[in-house]
Amino acid sequence: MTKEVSKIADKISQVQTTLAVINGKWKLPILLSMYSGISRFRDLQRNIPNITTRVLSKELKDLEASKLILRVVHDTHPISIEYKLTTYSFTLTPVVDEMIKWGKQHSKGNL
Amino acid sequence: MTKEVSKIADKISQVQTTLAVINGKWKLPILLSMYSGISRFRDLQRNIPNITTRVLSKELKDLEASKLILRVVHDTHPISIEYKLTTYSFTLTPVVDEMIKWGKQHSKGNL
DNA sequence: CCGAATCCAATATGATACTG
DNA sequence: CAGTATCATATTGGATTCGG
Repeated sequence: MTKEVSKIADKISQVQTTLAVINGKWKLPILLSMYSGISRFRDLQRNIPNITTRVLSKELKDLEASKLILRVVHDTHPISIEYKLTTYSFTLTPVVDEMIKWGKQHSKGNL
Repeated sequence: MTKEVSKIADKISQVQTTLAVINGKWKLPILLSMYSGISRFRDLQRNIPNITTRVLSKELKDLEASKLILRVVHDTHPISIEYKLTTYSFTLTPVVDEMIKWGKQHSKGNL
């Protein structure tokens, strides 16, 4: 066998890498809203229950720093700003989908 | 079409359910260590880089409250304590596996 | 409308020491 | 070995206000 399972330490490091990117309550909900086509600040805020402007603002910056979204300024009157998903952001969909599945099962009277 | 995609609000709620269970830097690393067969406090602490006793203790309690692990007291001399995975905990492996995959790709010079 | 700025509370994480 | 206690810092989340 040349192919072997990853060492546990590697796996831990890899999940922690992922956790560091999708960290917190809000980044995945924001990405989900954006996957559904929403691209503007106020629309995101209306779409995501209980998120405040401060948190949304900070999280959008984090997502931009992680190269998952792009902030595009349109020179209209007044200026409008669009948040766009990068192609890279779509590599996260398998993770998100599994989390949706699990959340659905979990809330469905298990335990 | 009777079959339709989940509404976005449902998806958000479901990921948030999942996030609430696996939240923080440590719960998945702990589960990973336990998946690999480690079951005792000191062994977990040695196996998970940089975790402190305080954090490990708290996280184990959280995991127990979430029914992902069980705390078993063996009446030996001295008393030994074993943390066991529940069958329920294994429903999380698809999520964890996707996160490992993504973390591996992400750290591998993407962007 | 799109946020930034400010202030504050709550939680998470960390370092260290100590107990049974 | 298996934690608890204490203290400190960092990060997150929330409320409100303000400016372009």
